[in-house]
This record gives sequence, structure tokens and C-alpha cells, in this order.
Amino acid sequence: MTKRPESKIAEREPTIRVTPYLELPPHGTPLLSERQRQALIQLATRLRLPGRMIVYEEDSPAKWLFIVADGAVKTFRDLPSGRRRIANFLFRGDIFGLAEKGKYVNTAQALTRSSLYRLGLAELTDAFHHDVSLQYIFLCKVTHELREQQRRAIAIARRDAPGRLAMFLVMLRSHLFGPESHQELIPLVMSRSDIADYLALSREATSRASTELERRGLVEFQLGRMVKIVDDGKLIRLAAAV
Amino acid sequence: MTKRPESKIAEREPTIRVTPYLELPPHGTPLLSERQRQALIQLATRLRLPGRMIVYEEDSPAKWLFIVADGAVKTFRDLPSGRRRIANFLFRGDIFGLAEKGKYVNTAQALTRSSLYRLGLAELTDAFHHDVSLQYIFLCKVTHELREQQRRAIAIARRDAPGRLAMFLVMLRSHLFGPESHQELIPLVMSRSDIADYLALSREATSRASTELERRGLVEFQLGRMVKIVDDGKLIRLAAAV
DNA sequence: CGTCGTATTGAGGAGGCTCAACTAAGGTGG
DNA sequence: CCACCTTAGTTGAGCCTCCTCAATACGACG
Repeated sequence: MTKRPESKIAEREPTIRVTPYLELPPHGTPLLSERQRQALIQLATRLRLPGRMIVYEEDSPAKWLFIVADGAVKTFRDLPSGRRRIANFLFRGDIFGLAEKGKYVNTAQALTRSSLYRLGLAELTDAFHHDVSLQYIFLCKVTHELREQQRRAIAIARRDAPGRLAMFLVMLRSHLFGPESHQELIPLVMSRSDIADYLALSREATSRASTELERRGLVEFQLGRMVKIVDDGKLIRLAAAV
Repeated sequence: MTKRPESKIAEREPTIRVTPYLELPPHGTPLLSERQRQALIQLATRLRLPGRMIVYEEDSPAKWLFIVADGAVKTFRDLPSGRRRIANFLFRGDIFGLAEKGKYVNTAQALTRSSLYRLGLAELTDAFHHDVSLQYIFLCKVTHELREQQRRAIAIARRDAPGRLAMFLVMLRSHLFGPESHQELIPLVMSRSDIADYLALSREATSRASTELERRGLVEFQLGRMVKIVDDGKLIRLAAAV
């Protein structure tokens, strides 16, 4: 979780949100220092994308790594069966574009109008060898992503669609506003289909789960793709009742 | 994937198996150099554990990180419902013990008699700041784990138990013998229950899936927990038919 | 040879998937 | 301004697969 003052946001980009693996990191909180931010800006190209634009495609040669400055991005793979599995939703301070042997493993697509920093992988790797703590931040970030994927696997493994959806909402909130947040209004920047593909449910099941959560009085899906959390305690209990 | 000569194994430990994210890493293949291995050995304590021994427990303070030198380890979480979700199976060259804010997120338990290198997290972090490419190896390793978790999520999301099991077997083989391996005999060091907990299936469904794969002539489950792959092509096709 | 934990097999029930129809919202062009 | 079309979302009916509970078989080990 990152505290981010509302002022001077532009001057504080790019940001990388991390959770350290140590309680008190001996080398300081793994946040980008002013110098590192400058270094990244030197390496980076700033991109502004409209919604729905493809950032890169699965299996294409991976030359770049991306940091989300603003907006939202999804990464996914289309499976032979025609199903789509969303790997992750990415927001401000998230990184994506991690490759495997020089190829991207997913396709990345902007969900909304987004602003990204694009970094050459080779140059970044090079920078890692000059600035240790920069690499340390990326290490923490990837480790954090790894834990999130584990949590998601637990969510997907559930049998009940409402429970999965509850976990998704709780995870989305903590992703957006920090793990301790009890924010009442969550912007749903993705479509129901996207949520379905993320949770490995059918569109219909996702829809039914939404109405079920509303019926039980846990949340309200409002116009303009916002979710209002009505009964936070119940929602959290349902999410935890794995 | 790592080529490992059968001779002088002891002199080559610890090993960390990685897949680079670049095709041709500018800073050499991310393998432990002799110097780095010596450095790790300096930091590390070598542990030998009997099967079933708990290495650490969920939520306990995380002081160490572990490298598997030999044997097999599982990491898992027990859920409130009594279900257990296995996060990962770890073998020679794998690392585990990545924590979150100073606490382990999973429990780790030896599956067989195992030999581990135990590294102090603080000291290791310190070493990262002295040896850049050491940290780079860990970054690649964690990135690799992240991709594996994504693949597992895809496996879990499948509806058909035989397909999930097929994916598990293919993933296990490539984890053990490298992604290109067509090894016929795969040792199953874990119990059916473990596989079930990994795939988010019931024990019974896992068992039925096993017999189904045998019936279709894809594999044979032999005595002593070995799987013989009878029809590799069919197995791979089933695994890929997501 | 008996016992315990592991693995298999069977029967019934719950839940999600598929197919299909319907509604709502947004964009386009006349 | 409105008719039209497209896309997203919801709701319903029947099917399919896995889960649960229970009983049985098997292997390891004392």
C-alpha cells in the first residue's frame, strides 16, 4: 500500500506500489526515490492510450515493460476453446509486460483511456545492474503479484459464484485503495464479461451472482459501473468463508 | 530449465532454476556463478528434514528464505472451511518462503526427506545490495513462479477433472525435467490428496480422473507412486484443450 | 496378521454451464 | 428527432459435472 498525496501527482510519477516482504526493510521502504524516478523517466517513453487499445499481444517479441501511470489495463490469454482467461487487472502503480524467453505470455489491453510508462527491457535490466535498490523494488513488486495470483487461485477454486464475486470485490478494493481500506464506493472499470473471465465463471453466472449479492443486501451495483458496499462486514465474511 | 550433470552435484549446490525473461540476457544467463554460490553458502545453513516435517507455519514471523537442494516440499494454506489449498510443489532449485510484511503467507511442509538451504531474509536482502546479479537471479525466479501460478489458475479454472489432471501432469513434468522434456516416467512424490488440494478437486474426483486417464490410455499409475506416460501426444492435447 | 491411513468406487444432490430469449443502453445515420 | 442496430446485461430451463456421504479395497508397517 502506498500513501499518495493528492497534490503534485504528476511530479511523482512513475509510481510503483509494493508490499515489502520484510516488516522493516533494512534498506528503507521500497519506494522509488527521487533519483530512481528520474532514472526511470530517462529510460521511459510516456504513452497515452484510448480505451480498448491493445498494448501488446501474446507471443509477440517482448521488448518493453510497462508501468501504469493512470487508467486501467487488463492482461489476458485467449484459450483454444474460445474462452478467455484474464490474468490480471492493472492500475496506477502496477507493472506489466513480464515476459518469458523474450515473448509476452499474455495480451495486454487498455480498459480505459490510460497513461503508461514504457521501458525497454534490456535498458531496464541494465539499470538494475547500476542501481541495486531499483531492482529491489521490482523484486518486491513481482513478489507481491505472485501472492495476489495465489489469492486469486483460491478465489477461483471456490464453488459458489457469489463467494467468488465477493472475493473479487474485496480484492479489487484492497488493490485500489490498500489492504486496510473500507472504501464504500468501488469503481468497476471492467465489464461483467471481464469479471467473468477473471473469475472463470460464465457471464450468466456472474450476473446471477451480482443480483444475489444485491438481494442479500451486501452491495448495490449502481449506474456508471460503480459498486456500493452496503454491508462491509457481511461481504468480508462471505469473502473469507472459503 | 537447468542442465545438471549427474556428477559433482554436491559441489554445485545450491542451484536456482530459472527462466529468463529476456531471450538473450545481456548480463549472462541468470545462473548462479561460482562466487555467488559460495556467497550463498556463507549465508546459508544446510538443513536436512525428514518427510512430513513442517518447515514453517502460516502467519509466523518470516526470518528465512529456503532453497531446495534435494527432495520435495509443499506450501499450502488451510482455509476456514477445513479445505486445504496447496500453493505449490517445490523441488531441487526452487525457492520458497517469500513473505508479506514479515509473515509467511503459507505453511511449508516437506513431502519427502529433503535437504534445504536456509538463508536469513535480512542477510539475503543485504547481499542483494552487494551483488546485483544475485538479486537478478531471484527476480527471474520469482517472475517464473508468477507465470507458473498463472498457468495453474488456468488449470484450476477448467471444468473437467481429467483435463485438470492432465495439465497437472504436464506441468509437473516440465517443472521437474524442463519444458521440452518428454520423459516417460514421472515420480509422484505427493499423495492424491495433495494433488486434489492443488487442483481444487475432491479426493474422489482426482481418483476418478486418474482412472479415466488410464482408461483412455493416456497414462498408467504404477506402484511406488510413478506415472508412466503412455500416449504423450494425447496427454498434451488434452492438457492444451482448455 | 491386524490396523491405520490412502485410494477407489457408487449413489444422490447441488451448482454452474449452455442455449435461448429478452431488456437496456449507446451509437449511427437518415 | 427518431428509427435502427449493436453491444452489454439479465433472466429462465435443462443438462452436465463435480461434491458429499458412505462403503469398500489396498498397502505399509508394526
